[in-house]
Amino acid sequence: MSEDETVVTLAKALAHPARIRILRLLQATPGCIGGTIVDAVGLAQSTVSEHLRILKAAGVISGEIDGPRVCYALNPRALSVLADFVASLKAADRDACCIPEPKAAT
Amino acid sequence: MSEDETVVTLAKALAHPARIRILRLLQATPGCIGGTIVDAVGLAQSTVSEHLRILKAAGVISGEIDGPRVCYALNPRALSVLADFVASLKAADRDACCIPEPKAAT
DNA sequence: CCGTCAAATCGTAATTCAACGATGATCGAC
DNA sequence: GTCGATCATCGTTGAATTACGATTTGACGG
Repeated sequence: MSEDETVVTLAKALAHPARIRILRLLQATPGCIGGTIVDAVGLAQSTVSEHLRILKAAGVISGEIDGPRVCYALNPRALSVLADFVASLKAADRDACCIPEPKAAT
Repeated sequence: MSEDETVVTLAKALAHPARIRILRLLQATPGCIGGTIVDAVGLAQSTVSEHLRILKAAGVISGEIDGPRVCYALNPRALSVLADFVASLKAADRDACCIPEPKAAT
């Protein structure tokens, strides 16, 4: 997968409110949570499972079978490519020709 | 707009190969480019214009009317919220209960 | 004023995504 | 082996995205 494709995949993984909520939940929860996620995001179990699948496919989280339930955890290293891309954009802090000062989008 | 919504909006803006290419193009090009973008991404003019609209709506780029054409430029500050979110995920480098070592996604 | 060039907008078809209920698979307890 | 619990998968529906050509808008030059 090319770097651009990786960026796109990671960005897509973050491009949904439910998935952001899941990530924040995993970040805030010290231990492992299984069906707690379903309760927290307020969507159907199958829908949450699909979101978890997408996050896992992007490599952002990993799932470990732990008895009858599954333990999900953040896999922050996967986000490096996206982080680098964003950082490189920020680094290019511009010698643009026609925008003298930073301003909000039109 | 809540912070999560901002993250989602920014992530959506990055969630398409053509838009990544446009951003890289703006990053690499010192001066201003107008219709050059259309030629570079290989899509129809109206499609590129739509991508530029999405990027502008997310605040990632800004467009300045420059005579007969429009000058686009990166607006890297807009990405701060996304960058911070990603950084916070990476910082939470885990006291998870059941993943002893980082590993690739299943 | 009129033609021209660049960009945005409109209308539309095709693809992808999100959500749900129902079903299937796997594990632990009994 | 059987039951109950937890999660994944399947099939379907509705909404959002993407792409295109065609048209409109706006800015210059003749």
